[in-house]
Amino acid sequence: MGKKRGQKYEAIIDAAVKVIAANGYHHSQVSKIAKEASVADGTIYLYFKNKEDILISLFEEKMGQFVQKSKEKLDKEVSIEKKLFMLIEMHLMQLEEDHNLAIVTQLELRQSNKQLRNKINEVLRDYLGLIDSILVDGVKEGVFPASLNARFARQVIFGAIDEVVTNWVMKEHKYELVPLAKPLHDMLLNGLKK
Amino acid sequence: MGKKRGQKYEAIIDAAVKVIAANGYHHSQVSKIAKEASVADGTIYLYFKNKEDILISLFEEKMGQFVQKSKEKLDKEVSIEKKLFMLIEMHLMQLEEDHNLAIVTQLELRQSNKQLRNKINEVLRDYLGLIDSILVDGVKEGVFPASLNARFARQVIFGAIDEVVTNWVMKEHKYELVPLAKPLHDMLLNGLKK
Amino acid sequence: MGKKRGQKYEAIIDAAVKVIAANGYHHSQVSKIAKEASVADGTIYLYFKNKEDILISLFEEKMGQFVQKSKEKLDKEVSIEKKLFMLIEMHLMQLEEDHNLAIVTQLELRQSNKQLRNKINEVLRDYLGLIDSILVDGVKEGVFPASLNARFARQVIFGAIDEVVTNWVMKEHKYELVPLAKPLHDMLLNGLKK
Amino acid sequence: MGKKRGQKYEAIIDAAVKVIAANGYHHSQVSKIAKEASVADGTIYLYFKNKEDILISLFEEKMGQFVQKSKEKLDKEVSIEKKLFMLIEMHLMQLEEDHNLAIVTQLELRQSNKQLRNKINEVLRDYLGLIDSILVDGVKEGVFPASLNARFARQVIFGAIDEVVTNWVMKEHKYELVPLAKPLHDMLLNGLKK
DNA sequence: CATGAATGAGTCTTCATTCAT
DNA sequence: TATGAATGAAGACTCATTCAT
Repeated sequence: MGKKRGQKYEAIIDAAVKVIAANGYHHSQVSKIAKEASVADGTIYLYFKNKEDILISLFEEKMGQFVQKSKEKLDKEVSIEKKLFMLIEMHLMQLEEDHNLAIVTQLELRQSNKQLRNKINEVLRDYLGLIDSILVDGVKEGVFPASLNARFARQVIFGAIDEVVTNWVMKEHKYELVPLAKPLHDMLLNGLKK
Repeated sequence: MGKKRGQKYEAIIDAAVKVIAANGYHHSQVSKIAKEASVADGTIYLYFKNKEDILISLFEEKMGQFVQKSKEKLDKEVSIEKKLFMLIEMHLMQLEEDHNLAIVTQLELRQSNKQLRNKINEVLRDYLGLIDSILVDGVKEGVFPASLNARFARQVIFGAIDEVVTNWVMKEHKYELVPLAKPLHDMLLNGLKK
Repeated sequence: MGKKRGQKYEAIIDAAVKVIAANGYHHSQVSKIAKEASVADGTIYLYFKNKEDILISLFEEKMGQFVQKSKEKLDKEVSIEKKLFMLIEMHLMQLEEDHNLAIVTQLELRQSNKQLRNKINEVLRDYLGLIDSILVDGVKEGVFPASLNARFARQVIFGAIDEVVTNWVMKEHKYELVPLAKPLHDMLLNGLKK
Repeated sequence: MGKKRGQKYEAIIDAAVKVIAANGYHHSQVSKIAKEASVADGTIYLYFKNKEDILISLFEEKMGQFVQKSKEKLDKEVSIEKKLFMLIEMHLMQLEEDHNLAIVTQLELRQSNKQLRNKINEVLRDYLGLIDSILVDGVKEGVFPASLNARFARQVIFGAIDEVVTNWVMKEHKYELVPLAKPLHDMLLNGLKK
């Protein structure tokens, strides 16, 4: 497996996002993904160990970009409050920009066995670390109380954002997502402060 | 289908929870559930339309009890703040009481197709309505600002609680869940109040 | 697996012999065997663990009968010489009676991996034991010299008979096999006696 | 196809023997043989028509040398008895010298379809002719009775030697093979004479 | 001559569901 | 109601072979 890189690799990942978003993971046969990517079935296996590996790689690839972009944005901000806002907005923005990806991350990717779920959590760790760092810095700077349990607060933040996105996906993207960044930020910041 | 009622009906539901928690959704064959319930494979189909129907019924049954118990508790409280606390605590308590059920609701039940997921959301609506009513009453009583978007706030609340429970399940119930009710309540109430 | 017994079990074994003899092991798809046996593909797996297990079971079943019949015949003889003749004749006779089985045992069954081959040798052990007992008795009775290495002699005997049968199969049963019992017996007995 | 000759041709044959002996025929993919031979997969097809052709060529090549060497040895002998002994000893010796080749000829090469088996028999014909000539000469010289059926006797001889070698391979070469030449010779010569 | 990325036909096995008893 | 033997559709994966470079 010459994994990672190569336009075929990218093509298969993109095809997978499209096919899985449209049909759901369990109705996304490897042959369907191959067809969408305009490669032979067997070619898939030159780039991925098995079907599950497509899913993992997809998540790694997309989540990597996701975290990268978020980081870049955050680095330009100094205020903790704005950093938190930026994080929320970027989260909503990036998923709103790619409806298919949103469907896959919010719905289809959860349809997985314990093993895959652990893999996903591993990948997710980077992003959660990003939230943590904001919280820790916030405590240092006195924006959040010293008593704040960062790990716990991070769960609340992530859970809230995630649920808002999931609802948006479930409602079939009927409304705009990014404008929800402000009320989300208000509520979370308020909840954390004092 | 003589659906609903009959001890075999209950036995199959309980067997399903046990088997799915132990083996994961995709390794929980109908025959395995039948064996655990001490009935023949075919008997399953006298009580359930198909395999998916077991899942839906399981969720209806357990969620029905869940909501019922929560309602009863909440009715005994008058203060909005305490109602919200009660809701959170009951949520955590009931899932902590039944580890298998927690695994099924937090992890395995999400491994489903769009159709089943819609069914689940239908069932969930009752519970979300419970949260809504607290929020609406809170606005009326002036505990929450009139500007509060109940639907949105409910997503934040549910998302936060849900994520906390999911984390607990993923960490294999290594710590106690109910004590997290207080910090959760503090944070959420704070976030809502303003 | 309710293995062993049941007319379906027998039907599948017999179908397998027929299909494998006609098409060769590697072109005998499970579905082809199922069709020949007039059962569904899945039914095969109620009686056999996997495709290879059909082959093993086939050999166990047929070889069991083969050895059983040979034993019964041998028990009726007292003279060592005649016992050896009976063994050879029965060997040739039983395979001549069932051309398909002969093809399978002489050709197709050898197309197997080390693991299966060991299984086959296990099954074969009974038959080789039969040869051994004749040789040991022969030494006791003074028909064969005390210096006779039974294990070695058995290999020579089995190898000779086996090769004669294989040649007959390769020549597509163009001539009669049983008449070869006498010259085979002459040669082997002569070779052993000294 | 520039078949026959070229060091790559030899390298591929030798790689095939090694790989097949180590992994068994069915786990010896063309790519594995190519790797072992340090050539590209496609290069195989410059020297061999297809995978099966590797096997046939392997057998032709090795068997050719085998027969050649045996012939040379036999030509130095005049006595029929010694010729038979030489043949047996050379057979055992050459296979004992190359364990991998022995595995391939005794076990893996039998895992083939009818077509390939016929090809192999064709190649084998030369060797069987060698045995025949000893028998025919033996009859002429009066060492064997005029009634001897050479074709039949050859099967017995070949079957006996072959089985002895196969047993040795199956027992994973735990004992020495060449010393069995004498008892084999004794037994076979005795059986033929009279 | 040599390469090796790409192809795609081919098949074993699982398991939800049925139905004769 | 209850049984469980039987069904058969469906799909991931392998690997011999090709061909553009």
